[in-house]
Amino acid sequence: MFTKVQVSRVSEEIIRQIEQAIYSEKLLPGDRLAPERELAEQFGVSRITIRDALRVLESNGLIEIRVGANGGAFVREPNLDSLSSSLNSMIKFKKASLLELTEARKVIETATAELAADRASPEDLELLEEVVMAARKALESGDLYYMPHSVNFHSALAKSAKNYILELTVGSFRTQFYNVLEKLLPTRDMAEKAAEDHWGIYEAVKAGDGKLARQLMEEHLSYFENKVHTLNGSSLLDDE
Amino acid sequence: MFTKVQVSRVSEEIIRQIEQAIYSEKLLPGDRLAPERELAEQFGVSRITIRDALRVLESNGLIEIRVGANGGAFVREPNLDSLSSSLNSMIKFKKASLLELTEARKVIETATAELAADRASPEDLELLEEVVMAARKALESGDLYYMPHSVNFHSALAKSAKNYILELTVGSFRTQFYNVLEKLLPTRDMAEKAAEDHWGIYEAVKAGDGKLARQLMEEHLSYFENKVHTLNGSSLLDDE
DNA sequence: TCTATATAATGGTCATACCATTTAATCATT
DNA sequence: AATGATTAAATGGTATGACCATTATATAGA
Repeated sequence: MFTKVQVSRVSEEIIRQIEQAIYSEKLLPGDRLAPERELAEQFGVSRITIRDALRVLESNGLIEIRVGANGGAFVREPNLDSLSSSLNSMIKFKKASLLELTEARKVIETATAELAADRASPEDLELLEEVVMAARKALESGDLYYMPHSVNFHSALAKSAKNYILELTVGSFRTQFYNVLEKLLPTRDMAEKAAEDHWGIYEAVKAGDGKLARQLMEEHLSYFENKVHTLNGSSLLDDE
Repeated sequence: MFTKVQVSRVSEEIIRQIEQAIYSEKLLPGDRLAPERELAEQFGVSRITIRDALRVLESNGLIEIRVGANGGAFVREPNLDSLSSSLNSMIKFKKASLLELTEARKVIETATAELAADRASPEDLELLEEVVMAARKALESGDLYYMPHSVNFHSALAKSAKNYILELTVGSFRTQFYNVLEKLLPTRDMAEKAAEDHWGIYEAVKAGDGKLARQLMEEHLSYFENKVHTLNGSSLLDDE
């Protein structure tokens, strides 16, 4: 019936105003806010209150604080930090398993693969090809550290699907996933298998064959799902 | 080669310790941390530093701070707040559209519907039936405010799919979605259509027919997607 | 020209004080 | 005895002022 009336903290109003300035692009990424002492004066509050606000904005990934001369609070590029860290937090809190994460990834990435086949622009395809080729070349020259190439491929694919929300979501899933998987050095086989899969998916996307792209992605991720399965992965997320 | 060594802030170490205590369940939801002044003494730092840490933990949804006698920092139940707020933030930051959100929902919820058909326990089915029945009854008695029932249904369904990560994700999508949709009072037709759809999905899940559940969910969400489409919804998310 | 040093800007932390809010206990009134 | 008002105590919120630590830049010296 009635909505709660509550603005007990001055710092909240300051957070609101700075957020607003960022969202409305009055403050752009890279811009520097005034030093704390000046902000305090401008807002007519103490430095403490300003610092409270900056702390929250920093924790939400909106600004970055640097110390020293010419330091201060800088508006960040849009980033996944807060999204992945809150996902990470939820996972630890409720002890979700790596298997759930893999399954979730499969759900979203099979969909993005299909969408990408419909929507990828010529530039997207170009980027995808570049990524896939680079990965191949690296493999041939004996580089076994395949993970960055994998990240690149899946990111480029998500981007091609033209749905920023799915891109964000799967991006933060993937971050979690790799954090864990980093402990399992990829063997040559795994890397080669991944490179082949990626190539196939790329070709399906290029051909505009959504169903095939979906199916290949499904197989690709299932392969790694099985790898995870053999590790009985449920406790892998409780690292530290 | 070497990993960055960096703990320039004392408050970060305090955050780490308190997080750790929560994740390891040494601190349980509802527990109260010592008053700021005592924590300061225990950690051997000033109150400011403690407050910095508490500010961040609060912003991450791990604790809740209440003022007054018997106030203090209380460990919260696991919650979606930080996840949805960072999603919300990203959406505003990059101005993602409501259509993207709807599409993302469709991707995940069609999958959860299918999974639910495989995995729903008898208790899950009972809850689903209860929810669907309650919604019907409310409609018959002329209650047009259908949204809470819809939330209940989709939540119960997500829970039945036994993948906490998907449940979280779609939960925070839905929050966003309803925030926007609340401005469009649901007409009688929309409510009745939704109630029928939900019933059908429930029956498919109960019958264990995953493909059917997926298809019905697809149709259900597409219907609302079209409604959104007619509103040319792209700017609806820039509310405040 | 290059390197070391001093200087200034700026966030991080501290100590102390007081205010505002909330709970609980006490007291007064009926 | 019950209820309402008053007071007291606990606790977070904010303010001041100070000093420390880090960093970039300017200055001085080799």
